[in-house]
Amino acid sequence: MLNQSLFEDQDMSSQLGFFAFSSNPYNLPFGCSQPSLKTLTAVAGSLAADTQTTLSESATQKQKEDVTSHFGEPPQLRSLQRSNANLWAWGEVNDCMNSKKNGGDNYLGVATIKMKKIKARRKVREPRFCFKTLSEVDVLDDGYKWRKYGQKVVKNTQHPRSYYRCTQDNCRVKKRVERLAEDPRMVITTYEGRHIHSPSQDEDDSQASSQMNNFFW
DNA sequence: CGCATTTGACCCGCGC
DNA sequence: GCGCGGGTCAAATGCG
Repeated sequence: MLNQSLFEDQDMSSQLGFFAFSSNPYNLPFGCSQPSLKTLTAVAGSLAADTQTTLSESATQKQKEDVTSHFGEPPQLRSLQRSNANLWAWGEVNDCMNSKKNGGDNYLGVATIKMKKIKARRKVREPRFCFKTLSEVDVLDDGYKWRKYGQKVVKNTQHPRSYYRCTQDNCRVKKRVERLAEDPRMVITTYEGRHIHSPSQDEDDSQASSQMNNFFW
């Protein structure tokens, strides 16, 4: 059932695993009891870098060469971890949090504060896991409660990408949900960050679900 | 009425 | 420097 997985280990500051459940009849990478936990554990033992990006026709030759060099043949999955987006650095966060404008930055208007918050937020890289699942529904029940905060049409795809945030206070875990351009039956779910709490207790969590959640977070 | 979702605007990083 | 594309915000809207 687990027939594809792609990893790239370029930046230990962030982690991303890419799992493909292309024939998973149970849909749920977290909640289902059927996927082989051993297999998942083995796969997830690897570390990968940064953002998962769909390699579209518009991808640069360099990107395609990178993929080819890393995975031998051009991957059917056509997804990769783009390392050049890994410029997020704690140093930049510090720069944002401190005043980097010498003189004249004593005044912090609302807009300025907001800007700094946004920039600081964007600079922080959280561990990421990416799942590919065969599912008719976009949002997979992983035991946590999510609030949608955005939707975006991604270039070269006919399906919009949805952005969700964990509804738990102080939990900054986010996830992106999109459908594979090449196969709309496939749902790609990317989790970013780690939950600081247990899954919602009012969900019907199976034992496997708990195991999976403990394993990932 | 409160909470979740939608959606257009905005910001930032990156490539050219 | 500029334009593009991805990610986020927040007001408007929907829904129970």
